[in-house]
Amino acid sequence: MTAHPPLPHPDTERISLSTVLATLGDETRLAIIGELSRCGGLGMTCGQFTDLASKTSITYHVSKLREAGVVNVTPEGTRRRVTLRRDDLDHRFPGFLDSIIASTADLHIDGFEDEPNEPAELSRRNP
Amino acid sequence: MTAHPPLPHPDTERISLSTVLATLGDETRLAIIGELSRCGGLGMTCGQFTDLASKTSITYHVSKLREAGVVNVTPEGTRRRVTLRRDDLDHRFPGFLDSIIASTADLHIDGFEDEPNEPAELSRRNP
DNA sequence: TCCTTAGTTCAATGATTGTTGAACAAATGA
DNA sequence: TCATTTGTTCAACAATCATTGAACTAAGGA
Repeated sequence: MTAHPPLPHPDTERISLSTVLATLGDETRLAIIGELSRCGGLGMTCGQFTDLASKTSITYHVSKLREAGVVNVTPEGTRRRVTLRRDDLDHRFPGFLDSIIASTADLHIDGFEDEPNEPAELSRRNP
Repeated sequence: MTAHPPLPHPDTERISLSTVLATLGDETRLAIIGELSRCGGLGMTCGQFTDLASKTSITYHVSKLREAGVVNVTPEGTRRRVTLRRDDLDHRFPGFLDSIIASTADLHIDGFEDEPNEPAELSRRNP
């Protein structure tokens, strides 16, 4: 069954540049976008970001990204599948996302260590 | 005499993406960048932004833009010449500034009216 | 059924933000 | 010299932000 109550996302045409900029002007959220850009088309779950911040903080930041129109969040069981809204952002602000991602390639968050993870195996169902 | 004490600007290599994003994630500052991008190569003075916010606020926002490495500010008499750091930003984050400017073309600030201006004659010395 | 996994909600907290107005400084022009 | 123009500094303030920990829900698996 894939019929979960959807979370609210802004329509493409309502995505605001200054809101997107303000949202990405945060190291943690920029790092989330970086990981998403390198994860393949399947997206990631919130749990895969816990190397960047605490579980509660990730909930907060992913909400911000969703409300700004940067990511799509889809409930799947107890998880949330998070994907970049690539096409929508490209349509609205051509070239913007690519330039961000290119400049983000070598960024990382240091100093956070919590709930240690095996190194981010992508799209695997269960440990 | 053109020997005024220079204001502090970050070196090109120290310009941080997340700081630039956070700085541009503000409607007023984004509007300043928009005006600068359309003003020709000579830059603008702070006084020419007073259609966007109060004098004190402009001082604050222009400082933010300077500290982030987005603009260059040069004292000229009682004025400050503000220019975009185009080359530096292009070198550091290729394609980024252009995408912002393109998406900013039709933006404007509404609702602010103060010290009404003649419509932005560029590079004129005195009324 | 019970336990685990995955994520959310909530209140509290400290930090940062953007705006205002009054007072100020410096360069210019008359 | 004196007044004007241009912009800065400062303290105050409200608003927003990011983080924390405890308690919670919901879906799956054993």
